Amino acid sequence: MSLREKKKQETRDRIFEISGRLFREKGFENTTVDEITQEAGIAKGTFFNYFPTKESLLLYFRERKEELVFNILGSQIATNAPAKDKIKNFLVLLAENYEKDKVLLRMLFFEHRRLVMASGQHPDRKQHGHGNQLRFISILRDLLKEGVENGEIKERVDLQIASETLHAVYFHSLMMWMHSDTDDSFSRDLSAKIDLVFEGIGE
Amino acid sequence: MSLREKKKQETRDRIFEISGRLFREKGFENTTVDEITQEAGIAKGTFFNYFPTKESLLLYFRERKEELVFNILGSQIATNAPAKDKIKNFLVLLAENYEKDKVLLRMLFFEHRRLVMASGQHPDRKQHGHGNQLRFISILRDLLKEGVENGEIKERVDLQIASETLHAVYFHSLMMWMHSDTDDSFSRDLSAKIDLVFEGIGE
DNA sequence: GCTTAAATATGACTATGGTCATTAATGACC
DNA sequence: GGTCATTAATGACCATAGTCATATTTAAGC
Repeated sequence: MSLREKKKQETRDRIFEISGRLFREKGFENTTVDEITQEAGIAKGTFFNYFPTKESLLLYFRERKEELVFNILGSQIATNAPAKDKIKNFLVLLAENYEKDKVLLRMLFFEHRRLVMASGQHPDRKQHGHGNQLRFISILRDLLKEGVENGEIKERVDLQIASETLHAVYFHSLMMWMHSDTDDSFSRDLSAKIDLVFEGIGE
Repeated sequence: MSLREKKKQETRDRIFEISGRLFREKGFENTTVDEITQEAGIAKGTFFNYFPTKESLLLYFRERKEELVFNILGSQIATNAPAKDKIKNFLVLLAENYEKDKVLLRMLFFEHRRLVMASGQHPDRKQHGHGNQLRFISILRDLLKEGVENGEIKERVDLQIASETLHAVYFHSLMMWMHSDTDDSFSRDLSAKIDLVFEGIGE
């Protein structure tokens, strides 16, 4: 890595680190770009060489977070457990990972909208935000397919619909948890709902 | 209604109408408050006497929309149909109502988050945004309870969990539909997922 | 119909996210 | 180790959401 690249990475990390701290301390809205650049010892314009908007910092935070999750993921999926357990483990793993950083996650959730909109303009950025959800759904579908092959899951179930339903349950639990002010875990709530999707509610 | 109140209502309606048109024409971000007030023939400050932020216009739009929906709702729920049909009708009704105004709904969806945050500061505004979701869930729970009494739904099902799961499915379908650029209806997608929740996927 | 307090409207002003033409640093090449 | 094209840093500048002290309008009491 050249001096140039090294410095660049350092600056990016520096901005990221400092803004993360400030966001946690004072909230997203109450932290100004001027403040961030001042603490980082760079000019304001430099900030925007690294991140196109203030909000994109949150996206970057999420990318980093999801990178971590996908890395842990491999080991979980490779086991020999029943499909249902794997699915539960998968979703609960995601849940737990988010539970670790509720403050920043909330900001991400409540602010990421403009990014989605903005990236909608740029074709090559369209994946961001929604793209990883599709990735999650795709993993769920693979796990469900295993379940069908193992005879754990009805053959006639439409796997796309089913995986989306599971993702819906996951996402909804996450949302409810973020809106709540209590420090309750949402893994348990999620777990109950997954059971329900497996068993069905009809008599 | 006094002259004062009448004028006030007129101004509020005028702002609302004009901004709705502009948002649809040019998008939310590309419409400035200056433009709105200019077209409405009022001073900039006046705008903020009626709506605390530009984004709160979207909240107001939603309140109006949901008022409508809740009004239609009563008739649907009072019928003698099976609980499952009622639930489907309820959610599909919501879905169809939103389908009518995808453009503004998308803006609402992508912009409303900050409102939730902002209103989180003010205790008496905390309900906005999240509150109606709880209302939806509550209606679903009542319908499910009927279903249990009619023997359509397993007795041992936790109604809170079940109603939240149905709401999750509804919300998720809505989200996927909003992210998609196609003009597909999401009522059908939703319908399939409700069936799935009733039947369960486990063998 | 005058007076006056309360409600409402106003627009100059502020704060802040984001732009861009200019300047400085880097490293490939000779 | 000097030259120069490429890349990155800079900060004055702009656009726009939102504020607030002041001016205007309303309507109640007399």
